[in-house]
Amino acid sequence: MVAQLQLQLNSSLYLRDPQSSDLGQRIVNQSIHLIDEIGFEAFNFKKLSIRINSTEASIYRYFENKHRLLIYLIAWYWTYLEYKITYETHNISDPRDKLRIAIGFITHKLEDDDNFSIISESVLQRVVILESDKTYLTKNVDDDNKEGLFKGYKSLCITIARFMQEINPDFPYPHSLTSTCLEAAHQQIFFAQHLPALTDIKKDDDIYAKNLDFLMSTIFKTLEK
Amino acid sequence: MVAQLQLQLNSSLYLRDPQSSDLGQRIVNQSIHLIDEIGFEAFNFKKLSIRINSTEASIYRYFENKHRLLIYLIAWYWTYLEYKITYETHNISDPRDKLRIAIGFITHKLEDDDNFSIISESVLQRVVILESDKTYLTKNVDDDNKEGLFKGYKSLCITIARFMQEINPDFPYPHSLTSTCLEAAHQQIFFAQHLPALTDIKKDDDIYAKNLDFLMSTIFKTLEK
DNA sequence: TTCGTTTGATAGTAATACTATTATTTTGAA
DNA sequence: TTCAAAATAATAGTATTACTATCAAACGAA
Repeated sequence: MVAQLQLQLNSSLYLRDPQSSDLGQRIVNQSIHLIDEIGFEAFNFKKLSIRINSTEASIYRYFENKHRLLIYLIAWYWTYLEYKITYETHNISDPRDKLRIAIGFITHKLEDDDNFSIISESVLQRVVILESDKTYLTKNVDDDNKEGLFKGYKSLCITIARFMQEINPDFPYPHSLTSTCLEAAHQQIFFAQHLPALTDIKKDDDIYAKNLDFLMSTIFKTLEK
Repeated sequence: MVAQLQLQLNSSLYLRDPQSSDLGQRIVNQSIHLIDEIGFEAFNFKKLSIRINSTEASIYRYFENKHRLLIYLIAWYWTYLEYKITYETHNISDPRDKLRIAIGFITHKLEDDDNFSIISESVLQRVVILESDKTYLTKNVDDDNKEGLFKGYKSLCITIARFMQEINPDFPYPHSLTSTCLEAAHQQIFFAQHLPALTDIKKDDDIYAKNLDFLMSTIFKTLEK
């Protein structure tokens, strides 16, 4: 029995903490797979309940609705990424190295990590690529933001922007550049797979390596004085 | 009676051409306003039919479903933008000037243009900012793409990428940089208004001017040899 | 053993995303 | 001007969705 690291997520993200019970873990775990398979629009609690041998009503005790569940999953991902980046840059002093490590994680294809084994990171990453923007592109964004639902994303953005500020304190757009590249990191993978006219990363390439190269050069050139 | 320029859109975008009838024009026109007011998720053909004093069934004769209608509206926007950019760069020879003009249009806040008065461009631009990504972030993206529904966006991207290639033929990522910045142009406005931690553009600024400055400097620095 | 909590089973409702049918109005071509 | 075709309106209906409510069963700790 190996100790599992549990990410501490904002309690507004759920009605009951899904990490605290077997049913909750099945909800989170299987929702990732189901959304990955059929997409968020076709996904609903009825289908999920059948998949986990439970009922709609039981799922509703954990999450207000499917949109909240999606926000939870995406928040988990950003919190996980920030944990990894913070951990790996912890004892690095050169801010350029820290930024390189961060960009590496942002563009890296995830493999399943047994220390966090409740969640399949590799599948979750596919869900993030297709669905993450839908968490905030709503008329409800201001209320959701007030509740702290986007804390994970904002915190990651601020962390990386800080690396940029260390490299060039005069650069006026560290947060804008970071959010732009966080979004681009997913968009470019999606475009390479589905809308190749929108990218120079070709399907036959190692798309993750190319993406890293694109973002690395864009960021470091833009940061130059 | 002033001649109105009509944009020619891919006929896969609709069942009947909404530009060809009064009802069709009311559908397009009022759907923009309704989506702007209540958001795409809450928007439906029932509500729209009430607003235009028609019926659901009539609207279904123009568009297969609300997702297709959204794709139509967004395609109109990209086609309109490309028309403007192509027109304004037509007799310019310096590719840097052409690129500057293009970035200017991408980041410019639209005002209603009487030559295209069927559609309220200023309202449509708000819809684009909030809803455009939803057109392709679906499991159906490959089929929709095969039908040519994203031709407008791709064409605009290719046009701007060509300016970049003229400036620096060795730059390996003109399409990636263009799509990244097309997306960022809207994201940064949205973040400034709703998620300020993700941007350096502040609400009190002239957010459109700041956005222009951010993208202009990012693009030209990244293009440098 | 019992009390409280969690889950399951079942039922029900308003709204959504359509489809189908028929009636009425508009139109434009002979 | 007429008249047939096309477009629109009116109405109804269906399966699914996104919930809410109620009650019973199981389960676990004191």
